Amino acid sequence: MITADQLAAAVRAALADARLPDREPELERPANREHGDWATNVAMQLAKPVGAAPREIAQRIVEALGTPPGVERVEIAGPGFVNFHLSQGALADVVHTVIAQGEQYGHSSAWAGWSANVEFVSANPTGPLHVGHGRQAALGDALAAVLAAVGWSVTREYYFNDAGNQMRLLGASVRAAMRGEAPPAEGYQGAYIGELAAELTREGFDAEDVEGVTEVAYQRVLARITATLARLGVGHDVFVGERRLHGPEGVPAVVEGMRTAGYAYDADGATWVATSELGDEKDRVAIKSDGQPTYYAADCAYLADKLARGFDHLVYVLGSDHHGYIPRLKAAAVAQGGKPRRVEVVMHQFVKLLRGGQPAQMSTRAGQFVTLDELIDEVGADAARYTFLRYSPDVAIDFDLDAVVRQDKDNPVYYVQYSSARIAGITRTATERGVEVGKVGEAALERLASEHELKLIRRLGAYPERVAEAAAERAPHKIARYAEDVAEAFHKFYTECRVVSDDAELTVARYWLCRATWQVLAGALGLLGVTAPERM
RNA sequence: GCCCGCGUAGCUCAGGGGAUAGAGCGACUGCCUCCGGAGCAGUAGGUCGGGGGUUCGAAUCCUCCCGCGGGCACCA
Repeated sequence: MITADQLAAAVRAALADARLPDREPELERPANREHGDWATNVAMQLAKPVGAAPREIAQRIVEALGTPPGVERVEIAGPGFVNFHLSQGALADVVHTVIAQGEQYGHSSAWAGWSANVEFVSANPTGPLHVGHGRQAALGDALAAVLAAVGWSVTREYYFNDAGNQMRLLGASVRAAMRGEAPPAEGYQGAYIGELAAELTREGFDAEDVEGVTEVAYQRVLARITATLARLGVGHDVFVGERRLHGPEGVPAVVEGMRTAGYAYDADGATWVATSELGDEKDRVAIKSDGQPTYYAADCAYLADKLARGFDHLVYVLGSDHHGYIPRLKAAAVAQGGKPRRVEVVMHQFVKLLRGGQPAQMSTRAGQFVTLDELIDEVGADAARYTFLRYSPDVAIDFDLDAVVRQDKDNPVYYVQYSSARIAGITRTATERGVEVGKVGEAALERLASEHELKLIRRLGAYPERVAEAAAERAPHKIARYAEDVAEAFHKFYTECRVVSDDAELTVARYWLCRATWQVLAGALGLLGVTAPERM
């Protein structure tokens, strides 16, 4: 399979042969198929330095270039583009490559040897996950998968608060419910509090044992959270509770370390970190004047903990409400001798939850929210995940519950999944009719020559670069959009080209094209954590 | 006030220096002797929020303005 890199190298060599200035040529996929499979704009970029018309330069490049292997023809078009049309043989080879590489197709080892810690969700165990958490769960998990696909060694991590005020409030809220009292000020009051209280009472817990109640309560809530995540297909490799950061090796040592490095100082009875010297708006308190560490201190200790575990890269998936946290997080890394670039924040906007066009509240404390479990109950895990992942992290998703429920079959996820089910149907038909498919290497793939077949093959051939792009840009939604493109090309192919026919040779060739399509769809959906069903 | 994100078809959103700006939904018109019609083909629908600027070329980059969302703790 000819790659963009190979074409770029050929063009670069042509530049030298034509005695033109050296330059790394940009290869792009033209939007219009008539403009070929790849195009480069080097001629236009060289027009000024060379002092010649773009098309004239293009002519010199093309003459020096000849016809590279796998390319059918090279042409000059428009203002000076050099367009490459791949040969049919090179395209047919895509099918072979996909089948041969199987699940590995599209993956690469570009980042092999690099390790990344991807922290996401990290909701404190004070209540059930709501819809907003669902987006982060899907995004973090898919991002981890996409990074792994290009070679990263990825650890999915969840950080939670198992100490401090929120735990106290949770315990106090459950205790109050056990005693039939109103929840404390600022306490939690969702239905789950009552359920938890009833559960603990039934199991014989003593409401007066505040510590015991708190401990069990948070563990039960956390268990419920992980169960919800599991329904979405999300599983973390490592869970870190804040408590473990407060040992002597934790916050105190880290704060002292920063002091030694000259980034921590005492003032007004508190200990501060000089984050303003490291890009933050102002300095932050680490140890309060009452001697208690702040949440930021724990964050610093946690960061130290991650660094000590040897990760090359620390990815924090955070909601946009945490964007102010980015500078102090990077500052913490530098204050501990790390590089700010090792800390990367992937920020996402929130899910605007609507019900019948009306905004729905999502306050954990007030207890009036739509839980992630309820959402999954209504639309299913696949549709929920796909809907979260279809959009750029930068846009706020308008998630109208009524609409999504009603959307049902119109949800794009079904469009993609339907193509998977159709392929499975074709496979079943082929088997039932006793088609001898043999091996892909023996198939007459050159028979795949119609417009729709070639379009589908071109889409399949673009998968590796789309995966690389999604990983580099931390943009899993590009995989979803790509899957929709493949599904579209497949549906059109399906409509125009009958697979199982009297033409045995063509049947086999198309069969393998279908299998290759399924492989790519399953791979793309797999990265998103969505199933590629055989029936639906 | 300062910081971040967004503003593209009626709605929800892709595209984020290149060649006629795309998809789904919604509207309208067609397509089931044949592997799954959750599909396909077609029609209608756009000052890419607005003004300046950079460039051979701007929806894309810079800048100012307008609008929407979020954030600016010795809270967690």
